[in-house]
Amino acid sequence: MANLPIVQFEEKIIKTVEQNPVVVIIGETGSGKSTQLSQMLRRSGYSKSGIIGVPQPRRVAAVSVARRVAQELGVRLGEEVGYAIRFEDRTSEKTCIKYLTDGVLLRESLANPMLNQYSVIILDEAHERSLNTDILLGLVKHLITIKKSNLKILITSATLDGEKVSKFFSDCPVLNVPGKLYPVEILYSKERPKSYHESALKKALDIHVREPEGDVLIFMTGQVRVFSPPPPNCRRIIVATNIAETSLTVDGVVYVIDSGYVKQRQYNPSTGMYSLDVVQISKVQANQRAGRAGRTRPGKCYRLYPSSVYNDEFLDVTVPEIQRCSLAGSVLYLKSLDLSDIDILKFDFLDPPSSESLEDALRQLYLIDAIDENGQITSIGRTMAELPLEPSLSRTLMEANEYGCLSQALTVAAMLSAETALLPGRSKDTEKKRKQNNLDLPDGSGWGDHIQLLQIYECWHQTDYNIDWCKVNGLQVRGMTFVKDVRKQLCQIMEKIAKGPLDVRRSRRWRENQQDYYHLRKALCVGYANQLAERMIHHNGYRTLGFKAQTVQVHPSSALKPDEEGKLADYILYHELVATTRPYLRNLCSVDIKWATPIINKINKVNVNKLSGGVAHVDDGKLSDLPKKDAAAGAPDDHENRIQAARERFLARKGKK
DNA sequence: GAGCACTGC
Repeated sequence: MANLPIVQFEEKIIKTVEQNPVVVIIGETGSGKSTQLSQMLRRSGYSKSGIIGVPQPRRVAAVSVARRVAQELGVRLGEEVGYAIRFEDRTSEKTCIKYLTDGVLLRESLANPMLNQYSVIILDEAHERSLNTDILLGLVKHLITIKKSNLKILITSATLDGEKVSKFFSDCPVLNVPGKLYPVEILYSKERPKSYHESALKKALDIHVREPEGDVLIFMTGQVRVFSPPPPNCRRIIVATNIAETSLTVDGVVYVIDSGYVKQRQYNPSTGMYSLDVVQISKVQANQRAGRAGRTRPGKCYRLYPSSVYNDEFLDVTVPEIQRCSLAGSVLYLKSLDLSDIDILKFDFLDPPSSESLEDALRQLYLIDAIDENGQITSIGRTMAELPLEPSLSRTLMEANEYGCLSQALTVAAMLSAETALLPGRSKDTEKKRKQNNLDLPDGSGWGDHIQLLQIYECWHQTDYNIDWCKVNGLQVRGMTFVKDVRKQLCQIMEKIAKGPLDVRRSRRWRENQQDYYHLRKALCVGYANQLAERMIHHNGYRTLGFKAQTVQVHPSSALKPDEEGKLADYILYHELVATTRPYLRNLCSVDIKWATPIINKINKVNVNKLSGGVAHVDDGKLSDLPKKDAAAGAPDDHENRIQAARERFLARKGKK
């Protein structure tokens, strides 16, 4: 502990914190900021007026750092020093230093938007720019500007642009703390390689033949088997994705080979489509990767690209997550905080998302009744915000509670929350195995994937949550256990917040309708109002309804089944639209046209300008004289309305057949 | 008939 560079700066740090509400601390890996800052502030008495909270982007970090600090202070974990992550709260009344995931802190702030229980918040690893960290940055700035509070904010980061954050927090001071990294020599390639796989392999063999001992870490974009594992007492060569940038540290790495690319998931707010693209990394990421070579002794980083690419093509910093994902959940969260006069479109983010992305979020929230036409949060929206789910699913739960099928909806929501963790990794072997055993698993009875997921969980339930059953059926035990935990948590939250009686047991109504899952599918339809699609007339392709219409295909893995004539359902809802080789709908459920029609009408009337919920815009003055209905509809085109009406009549007839 | 990086409430 005494060896940690940050300890020498204690006096300066404390003095700066005393004089300023916000302080930025830049410290490289090994500076000890994660473990030492909280202890310094405690020594200076900051824990007397509240808890010192240290949000982390990852669960493992929250747990391991808390453990370390408890050890250093010689106290039992969970007493003076504790941690809180989802499903696990190891804190007590004694706790004065609390490590937690930033998601947990956001949940806490719902109950206490002023964060009164905290005297200090140390936002750790801010350079990673996770969605939740960015929301917290905006939130604490808001708290500090609206309120003369004693809350102290520290923002710590390895390579974050200190000046930018300082500017964001009205020129707050920036302290630099040296790290404990050994020097890393950077070596560039002369030109871009034709094949990154070949080039990485060649470089690795080069190192192996010419360089002294030390393991090699190669950053690639996916799980590619480059070579078979070496015999013992040999140099280890590790091929990793960006998981090794943050979550995973491998001891003994002296050489890093950097492809310069990363696979990144991105969201397009105008189409509602996700895609997984291979993109160039940023300078920050490149340096983070290089740093992995200098943890134990001086190392070398081989970049498989020329220095001109690094200098001219790489972005300085990674595009923050807030600019790459759907914001419906985050916007609902901000709305639910009731921070006065917040116009979401003008909310002060460190890096604001596009107005297109915010408008997309507002539209989604409006279509599922979470906000009204003026952008005000509704009572439904308030309840939804309490649930740790994406808005489509929290809305579904609320609707399901009305229909008496909450138990089923809880299961579907929990299964979808864990979906990727359910099936084990893709290899030909497991694929074969699953195909053989899949016969035993339910198939959704033709209604689609949501229903199939429900049926699978119910089967597991009937085995009394038997672990072997999961294995036999090719389901990951960890994934299914996670589903069970999530379901329980959702159930508890619903019990706490839902108005009126809660239907978690199987009511009579549920039994009557279990054959066609009528109520469940209807509830899902309400929740997924923005993600409906109609089948095209002559084939089984679909056209999306909530967004700019797009032609899409059902993903081949779907459980949705065609009827006797080979046709798929006329109307479906989809959980996700992903572009891989083509645009695919993943996880779908057939819906009744009767449920879809009012939603489609609503979609056509959205006026996104009003939804932003800020102070009335100048233009709105003219509209205020008009009847409310017209104002909400904007300036509807009569011609279009008539076409729409005709279409609806046609669809209604079609639905009756 | 596809194919998926990483987190998190």
